Order: sequence, then C-alpha cells, then structure tokens
Amino acid sequence: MVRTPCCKEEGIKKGAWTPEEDQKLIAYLHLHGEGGWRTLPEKAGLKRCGKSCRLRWANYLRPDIKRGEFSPEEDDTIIKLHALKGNKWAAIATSLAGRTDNEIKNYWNTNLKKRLKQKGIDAITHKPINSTGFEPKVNKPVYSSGSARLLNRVASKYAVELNRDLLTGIISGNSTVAEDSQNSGDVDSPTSTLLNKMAATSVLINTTTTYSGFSDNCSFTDEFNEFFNNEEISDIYTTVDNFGFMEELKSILSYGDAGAGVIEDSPEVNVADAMEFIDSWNEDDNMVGVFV
DNA sequence: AAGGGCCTCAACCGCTATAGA
DNA sequence: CTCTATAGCGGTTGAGGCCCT
Repeated sequence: MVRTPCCKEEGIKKGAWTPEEDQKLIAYLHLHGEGGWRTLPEKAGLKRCGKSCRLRWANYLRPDIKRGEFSPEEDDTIIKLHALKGNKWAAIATSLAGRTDNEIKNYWNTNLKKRLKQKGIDAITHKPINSTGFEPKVNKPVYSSGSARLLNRVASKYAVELNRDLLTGIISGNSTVAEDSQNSGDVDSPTSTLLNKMAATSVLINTTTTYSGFSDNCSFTDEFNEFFNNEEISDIYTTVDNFGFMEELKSILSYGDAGAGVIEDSPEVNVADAMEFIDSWNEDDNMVGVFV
C-alpha cells in the first residue's frame, strides 16, 4: 500500500533550516497563529512540507522553549519519569517546562542512558545490571517473600536498626505497629515514614480485603503510582544514589511486568514465608546489621 | 594539516489517534 | 459508519562538529 505523501514531493526542500526560512515561519505564525500546517508553507512563502514547518516550530522556534543544558533536577525528573512511563517522551516533556519531547529523547539517548549504565543500572528496566548488589547478604537460603526481601533491602540501604515488631507489623500488613514505632522513636523519622508508606502498600498487596479506603478490587497500578508520586518518596527516589534501590523496590512491589492488575494476582508476597523468614532469623546470622 | 571515528541533535519517516465532513 | 485531513508520537537518520592519531 502506498501512503499518500503529506505534501507534494516536487520542489520541497529538506534538511537544515536557514535563518531566512525561520524568520518567514515565525513572521507568519505571529500573524496567523498555529494551525493549518498543510497550507502554511505556500502562504508563508516556504518551500517546505507542512509537517516540517510544524516540527521546526514545535521543536525549535517556539518562544517558550528553554534551551541550554539540563539541570540536575531536570535529569532526576527525566530518570524518574522514564522509569514510570518508559519511552513516552511527550508525556515526560509535559513535566519539564520549556523542554520538547525531541530534546528529552535526544538527551536521554546521548547522556542519561550512558550515565545509568555507568552506575550499573539498566536504562530500559531501571534495574541493577548486576542485581547482587541489592541482594541481602545472608548465609542461609534466601526466602522468596517479596516483603522480606524488600525490608531487608530497606534496612541494608538505610543502615538502620529495625525493630523486630515493626518488621513483623509491616510484613503482616499492620501499619499501626509502624506508626507506634515512629511515635516511640524506634527508628528515625524519614525511615519510619518511608516504612509506613511501604506498610500501607504491602497491605495493599497482602490482603484482598479493604484497608484505609483502598478498594479490594482497585488497580494496583494506580496505588503503586500514587505511592511513588508521593512527594517524600519522590525525593528519595529521584536521588540518583538511591535510584537502583528504588527500582528494585518497584520491581518487588509491581509483581512482574508493569501493567495493571488486581491485587489478587500478586505472586510476589507470601506472608507466611515472610513470617517464617523473620522467625528463623537470629543474631548469629550475617545480615549486615539489618535487624535488632 | 589531514583524515578517520565518534558524538550530538535537528530533522525526517512511518505510524497511530483524532476530528470533522 | 467511512473516509480524509491533520496532529502528534517515537524511532531513526545523517550533517556537522569535535577529538584523536
């Protein structure tokens, strides 16, 4: 099947735009506004395809486009959003004022992708290329419970001493325990806040009944995104040093591919296994100081 | 100085989505 | 409902600049 060309091929100029062409396009758009791209070239005196004019305007000439180097904050935002949305450049661009999808796409392919690789993070999955860096250093067999692995990593990462009851409460989905611990000062505040949020999330995973307004049939993806879009979590998440860890956390919580699903489908978390994991642990185990 | 390789990024291509007739 | 035009998106390309030998 032959596709209808967007414009007549003959006499159409391709390649880099000249300053004169830019001026013609800017002048026309200032007078008439955007739109009518198909007929615009002829009216503006340009020997260009309408699509080429639209792209030139959208990606380069628009007055609100911010040019110049990306800030570290912009870098973090792009990395975070790419982890959540994938190669949805237009969607990512809506969160970065003055940046175009094309610019972000180029920047990702030429800079950020390499940077992540250098940090040992897969730029597609956002998971550590060598995942052993995030595995708990345990001499005994590692249990497959998502919650146990999650909490072990939390503790390892933040090098905090986790109260055994707190841990039990989180894995069993009793966030009240976590709140009590926060109030009693058993763990430092940012960590306990993080753990409380995790607790709420693990409740979502672990139970098919309702909890704190979460419907038992709600899409996990919505709550998952809400969890990671939380400002405080987001701050941790966008710190590049924590990036691999948070991606690992995401992979544990998201049980498989990132698509939507109902809670009951989760194969990741097995509460009984997690509790057995805690019960079987003792101070002689080499757990890099995870639990007290 | 020359030329070869690499990198960047503007521009293009091919496709889908959407609106309107 | 179908068709067509247009807008928008993501992947890819290639010109030009830079660096190294």
